[in-house]
Amino acid sequence: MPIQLFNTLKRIKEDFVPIDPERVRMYVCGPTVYDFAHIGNARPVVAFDILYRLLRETYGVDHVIYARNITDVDDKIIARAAESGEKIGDLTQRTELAFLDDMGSLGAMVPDIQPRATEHIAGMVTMIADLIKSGHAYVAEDHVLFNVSSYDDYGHLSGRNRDEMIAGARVEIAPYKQDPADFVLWKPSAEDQPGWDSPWGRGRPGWHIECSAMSEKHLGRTFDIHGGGQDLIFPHHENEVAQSTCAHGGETFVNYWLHNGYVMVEGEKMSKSLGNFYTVHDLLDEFPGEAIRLALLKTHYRKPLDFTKGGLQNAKMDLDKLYRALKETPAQSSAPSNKVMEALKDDLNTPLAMTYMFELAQGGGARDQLLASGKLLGILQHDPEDWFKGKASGDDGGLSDTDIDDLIEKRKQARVDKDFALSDSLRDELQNQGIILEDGAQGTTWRRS
RNA sequence: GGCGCGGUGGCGGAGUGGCUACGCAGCGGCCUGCAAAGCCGUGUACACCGGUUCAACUCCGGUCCGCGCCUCCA
Repeated sequence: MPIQLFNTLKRIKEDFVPIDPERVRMYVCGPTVYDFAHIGNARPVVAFDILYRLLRETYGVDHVIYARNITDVDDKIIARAAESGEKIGDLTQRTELAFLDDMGSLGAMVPDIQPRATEHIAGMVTMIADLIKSGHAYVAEDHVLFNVSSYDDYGHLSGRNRDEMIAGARVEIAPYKQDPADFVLWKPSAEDQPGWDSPWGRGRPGWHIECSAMSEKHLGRTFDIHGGGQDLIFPHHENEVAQSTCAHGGETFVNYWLHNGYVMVEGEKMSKSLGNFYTVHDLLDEFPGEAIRLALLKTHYRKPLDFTKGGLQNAKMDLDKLYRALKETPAQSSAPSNKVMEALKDDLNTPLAMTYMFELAQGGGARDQLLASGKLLGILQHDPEDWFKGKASGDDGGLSDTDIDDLIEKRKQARVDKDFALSDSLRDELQNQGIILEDGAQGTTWRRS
């Protein structure tokens, strides 16, 4: 079966046919680096990580190029730095490192290219100049604005027409706009704001232009896949399409647009005012990154996801079950399960893929495919021993291994003496410390709960 | 108000016009000194109301509920 993907552009699932199978190219909107990534930021990272892995498996690891941008110039960054007094460069660098660190904990592979907006200003300026030259943009009061009415297909991606947009606008329209739907490509910077010299004075780019300039530079004028959160469809991606298409004389910008669904937390929508957003950084103190990853993958990427700590516990138990199977039957090197592959090829159906993972774990001869299939999903790559002892997630505080072994030894003697009261109290003591004992044929083993 | 997405058993969550996934929890059993883990068995759910059909959870229409976006806010 070919890979099928739901294309937002057409609102249908369709076969994925790359422009060049030797060079499959995808671009995903990355973070604005002013704060720790929350679970809503993590979802697209994990979802498109699955796609990246699937494409590499299908077309070969050297034939896929994955770019994810770092937005390091933005008004929120400016505002945050002003609040805290931290230098902008320090804030963005620190946040970017934290982001990579957190996403790494979630088992997300590092994209091939991670372009920073501030390192691509020249490309943006060139693109803006081209847009002005071709009549798709104009200068007004030190701003450069994109002229929406110059692009007939505006609104196609998000499925709206301009009348609707104007009717629904609830934001004050800047007086210098020729058309209320026009959006900013370049804006002036005050003395204390980051800015770059340009033909239109010292300023900084608008939000959307960076993705257009950076994708062009690294992936070309037309590429295969562009991904991001559903909330980016409008205006961000709509505007990207308009800019890039117009800057490229009408050439197609992207063939497949993919969008992941939104995230809720504990049954409520995530919002800063409710203070109910979980940062990945905080969650990692409580749960293994792999459990967070699985909690995200247990829901299909296009569906709404209610992220809960209960769900995380559950994901951890799922992993316990799979790791247990790996421990019992160490996997040989093998290809991923065909069923898991097929599930992923069907628009990244990770929940269905998990069903097959449990099937593989269910004894039988197919268990050796578990490890290779897990790799495709970005799970199960730790040593099972480390997983159960908490070493895979750095959660190995409290009792030391020797402490535990000593207590187990004591309990063993008690059991030989048939002093079950003592034996059970030792086990309870360990359990209170989060250590669960399992008496097997080969003696007693332990794991962290 | 406009556009879009979703509502499946106690929970999570796939899928299909007719043959009742899967995981967790629960219950019963085997095993165990007792547990834990494992194994076996067990649960006829698909928001509501109409319609189409021999047959709908699955198709169509409407209603209700939840959520996202509606331009400088990622």
